[in-house]
Amino acid sequence: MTSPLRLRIILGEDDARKLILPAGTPVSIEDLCHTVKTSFGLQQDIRLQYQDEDFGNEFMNMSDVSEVKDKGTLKVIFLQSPQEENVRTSQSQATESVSISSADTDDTEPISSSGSSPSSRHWVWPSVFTVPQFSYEAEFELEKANTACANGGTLLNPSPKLKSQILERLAEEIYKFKAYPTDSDLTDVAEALVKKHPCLREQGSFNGCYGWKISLKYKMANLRTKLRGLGCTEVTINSIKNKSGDNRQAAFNVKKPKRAEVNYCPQHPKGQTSESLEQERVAILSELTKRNNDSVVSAKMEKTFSYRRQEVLQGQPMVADFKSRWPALFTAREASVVKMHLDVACNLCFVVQN
DNA sequence: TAGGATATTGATATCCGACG
DNA sequence: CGTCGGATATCAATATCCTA
Repeated sequence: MTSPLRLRIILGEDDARKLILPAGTPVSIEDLCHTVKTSFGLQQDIRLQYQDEDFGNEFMNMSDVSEVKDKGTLKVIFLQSPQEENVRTSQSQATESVSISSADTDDTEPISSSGSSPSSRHWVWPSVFTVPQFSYEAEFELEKANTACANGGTLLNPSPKLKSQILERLAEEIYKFKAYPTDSDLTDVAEALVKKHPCLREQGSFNGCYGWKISLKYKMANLRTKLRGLGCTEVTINSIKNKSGDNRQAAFNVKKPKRAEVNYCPQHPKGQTSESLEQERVAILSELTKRNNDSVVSAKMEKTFSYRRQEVLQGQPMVADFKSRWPALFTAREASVVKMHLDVACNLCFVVQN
């Protein structure tokens, strides 16, 4: 009765993943959606489509769990636009759900699970890390070694080139979720790697992949260094040069997103710089004096979101200063926006308390 | 709350392949 | 042959987390 269900889940173009439901058919569609979301770390709400035999296996909206078949394929449809998703700090932190009318959608990044924009994150760390496809060359070599491994039990000692390719691709995948993965995150990845490619298992390592974890750690640290050099805000915020006065120590107060926090430290919108956004901030001050001008103010507030975030993360401003710089944030109409800046508020409270 | 384990950045060492 | 650059690895100094 409860034989496990094996499903193919299509998350996007060129991105299909395997999902195993040990308990068999889920109790409800909601239950299944929830499982899919947590398994693959999807932050957005989704619905599912199944392949209907009556219509040449076209994808149709699911209406009943009986449509889920072992070895069936389900397609994930994301419900919210990425713009709306961007604006929320996180679902777990927001105490009330806040609906935002998205202003201009000019620079909306298409949400595709395979090619996400480097400036924003839509995913939380998945409960099961999916090892990505490597280059054709690397996959070929691994497949050959996996076969040899299955037959004779011989492990592969990867060439520096292969190892580098593997680390590079894994780091890219990890970075989609986190710039600062924890030790256990990296253990997840290393374990997933040697599970998918048994030839990469390490002899003499207590869990068979300790070395991979260490290498991934180095890789991520070096990746951050590289991105820091390129001016990626999320990591430059933690560079020594950006630390003030007495805090000039590497490991002091490393800023990273809180649990499940999305869009923690976004890059500025395309074509915008700190200088141009500072001008926008000044413009907001004068726009505020006009009547019936809410939509203009809201649009400019949304546009300057990244700038405000950096101000808070970098400077820990005094609440009075911040309020005088961004009065629109404290008006009744923008009260909901304050919720979206929840950790802004937390930081400010912290400053006030001290 | 003390202290050991582990994490951070940034500088640097080591290795290796590409290139002239 | 030398040297340049990229990738991986190591180090120092320090902060923070975890456990007892």
